[in-house]
Amino acid sequence: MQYFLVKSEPFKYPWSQFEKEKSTFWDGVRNYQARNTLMSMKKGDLVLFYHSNEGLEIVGIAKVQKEYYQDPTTDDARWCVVDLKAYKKLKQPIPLSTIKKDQLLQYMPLVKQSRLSVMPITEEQFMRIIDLSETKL
DNA sequence: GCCAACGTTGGC
DNA sequence: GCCAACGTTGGC
Repeated sequence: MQYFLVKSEPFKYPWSQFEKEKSTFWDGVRNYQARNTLMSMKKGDLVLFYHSNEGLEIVGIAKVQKEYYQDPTTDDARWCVVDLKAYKKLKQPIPLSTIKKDQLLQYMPLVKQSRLSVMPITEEQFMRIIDLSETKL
């Protein structure tokens, strides 16, 4: 089992819409590092859903439903998407300010690599967030 | 609006 | 292959 974090601007695609649609293909990744991370996702892996720009907090958990395939929004063979399905909303969202203060979480790429929209995180980091959010998996 | 932290482009 | 200049994201 691997763990990841993806960012979305609520303006474009908020968690509430994701929950309503139940699942979505995660498109728009145009960065090699993020693309490579997408390609390493396996079915069943858990993915944290972060709201950037507005909200600035981790709001929910998604599950990888389908592994990577050609991005249907472009003919460019370099880019791909994965299917994510909404798994669980966090009982308490985890704000960036908390992440920055936390001994474990401050080392997530989220904090320093602002341009990265898809990133791997460790099991310890994932579990810490679940813990802090008082959510049951 | 500013700045940090990248990624990208292109000249050499 | 190096590096300067520029572009982008996103927090503040």
